[in-house]
Amino acid sequence: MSDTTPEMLTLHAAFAAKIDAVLAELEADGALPPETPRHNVTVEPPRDSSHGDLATNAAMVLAKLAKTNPRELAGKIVDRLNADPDIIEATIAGPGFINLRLSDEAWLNELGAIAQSGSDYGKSAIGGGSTVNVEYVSANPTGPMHMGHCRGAVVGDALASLLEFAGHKVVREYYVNDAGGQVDVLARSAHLRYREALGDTIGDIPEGLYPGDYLVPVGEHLARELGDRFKDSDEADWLPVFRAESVEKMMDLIKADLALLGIHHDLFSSEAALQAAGKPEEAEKWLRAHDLVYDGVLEAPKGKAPPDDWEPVELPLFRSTKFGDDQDRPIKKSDGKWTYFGADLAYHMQKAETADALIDIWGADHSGTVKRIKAAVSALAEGEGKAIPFDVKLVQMVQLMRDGEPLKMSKRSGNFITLAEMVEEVGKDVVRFTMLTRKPEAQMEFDFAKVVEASKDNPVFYVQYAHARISSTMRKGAAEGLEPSADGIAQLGEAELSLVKQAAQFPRIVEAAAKAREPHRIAFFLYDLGGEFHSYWNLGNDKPEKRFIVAQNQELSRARLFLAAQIGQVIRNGLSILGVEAVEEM
RNA sequence: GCGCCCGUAGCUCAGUCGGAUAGAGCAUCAGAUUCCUAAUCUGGGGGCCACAGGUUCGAAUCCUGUCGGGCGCACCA
Repeated sequence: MSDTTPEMLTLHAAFAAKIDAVLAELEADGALPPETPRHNVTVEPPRDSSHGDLATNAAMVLAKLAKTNPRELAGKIVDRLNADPDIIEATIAGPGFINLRLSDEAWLNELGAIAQSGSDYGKSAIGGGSTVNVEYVSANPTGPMHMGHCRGAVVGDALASLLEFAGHKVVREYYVNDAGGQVDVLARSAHLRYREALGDTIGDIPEGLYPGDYLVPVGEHLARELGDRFKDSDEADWLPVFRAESVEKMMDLIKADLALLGIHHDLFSSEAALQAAGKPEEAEKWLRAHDLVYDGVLEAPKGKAPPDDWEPVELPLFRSTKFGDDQDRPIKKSDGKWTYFGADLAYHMQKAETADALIDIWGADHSGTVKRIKAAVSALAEGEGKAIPFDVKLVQMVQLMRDGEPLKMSKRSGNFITLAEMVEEVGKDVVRFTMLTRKPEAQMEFDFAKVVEASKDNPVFYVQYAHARISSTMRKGAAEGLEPSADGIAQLGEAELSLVKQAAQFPRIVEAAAKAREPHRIAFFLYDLGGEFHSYWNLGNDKPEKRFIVAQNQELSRARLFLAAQIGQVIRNGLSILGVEAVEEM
């Protein structure tokens, strides 16, 4: 490859550009109409590698526009591609696929690109510097994180990193629901613990309050801070103080839990502060002016018996039925306070003010509320002259297992597993990687016994072990005075080449994953790359001449070490997106 | 009853904007191996992509319907 410009294109980008250039030539010749749309044209490795290194469907997609049949158009494209020295062969196959076989040199040069870019290899500019706000976790500040929060936390965090890697600015945001009724419950529970700390006997925790031990230190803290002046006073006196104090303590707890998973948000937004600033009123005013909020009576729930205390009341309702929802949704409660939804739509407007796109990561148990919030946001955003892309990604439930048996969890019985316990038992990397080796919209099982197995059945172990093997090889090379070098790279053969080809997919995978907003694709890529590496490594079991360091040939050893170093780099880059450590040894 | 998600090998799961003969690991079967390049290796068998229609050069992928599983369904959050 003759490409030695500083802004080195990755291999796939370079060849996609070559094909694009050919299409431009055909436009100039009149074989294609001017400004032929290219969005359907793909350039990707064929499923079957015997077909070649890259394949494009350009001829099939564009044949109609060219007023010809796919194979004939393919012929014109192939003729031009065959003139390129980096393309050994361009052939037409099947209905009109164009298969390209690239020179070994073109592939091997990608190793140089990896070395040159280092930890930047695979980064993309498709984000164009636009700001994406990713809101994830947003667990209620009423207790420690438990397992149910885990998947959304990991997926949201990896997605944020992925988008950064793909050229977006990212804001990682946590919405603190510190304004609702459950915070009163928290405050009352904390008050009980406060009295306990001051020597009162509290007995069993009354029904409806939080029984967890985690409130004991909060009560002790409050007793130290406040003395006994709220011990016997009216609830109205102490409630605001206890709310604020206990929410703060719960957020400390939650942040510590998240840190165990390597998760750190940029921004914590308070619902109470939002309301104090009058944001929901602003939103309501605009919605009423556009007849999207009206005072009406809620319908009784359909399809099941209404609750005992059901009674029709008039409330301000958002016209979400206009957007496909089952019924209109209240933005205020009968006590005059904002509903969660009423505050949430104002909150999304607030986020939209500083971002170009919004993403929410929610648990599947909130699926019923997606329509109303999407409707409200698009109505409000357009009203303010700023339509904003808004995605709600639902993360499905995780079924916890131990040795193939489902673990029953219920808050009522107190039998639930906290995030901290889980991380302590299996480790951060295992939790993160396992949560990411499944597409988020499918339910998954998490078996405590299986995920810690140190064997090839376990994807986390498999990928980390590949990196550890590379590290140990590099150490061994260094001990023998062998520095990695690209000089002898031409000596690398078929087996090494297929490893390079796998690693060279990374930039493509990053872009595809970022566009689809699916971080799990990175995890699967790493698993495949690790597999490719291990099978290459295994060649050395029987054939010492296939090992990275071969006594007889220093130049080959140095070239193979160069290869190993670049594979290690790609694994590190991928793992960094997932927030999983690339270990040096195991 | 309604809404959202899922259904791919015996099991757990991938499957690129619709692309060529649908993949991986486990399990199974047949070989190899006791080796610090250690926490196995090589190869084989195994599929009505839940089912039925539709869209088109082409469908696991898109549309409609049916069945099965999960989640949710008054002012909670």
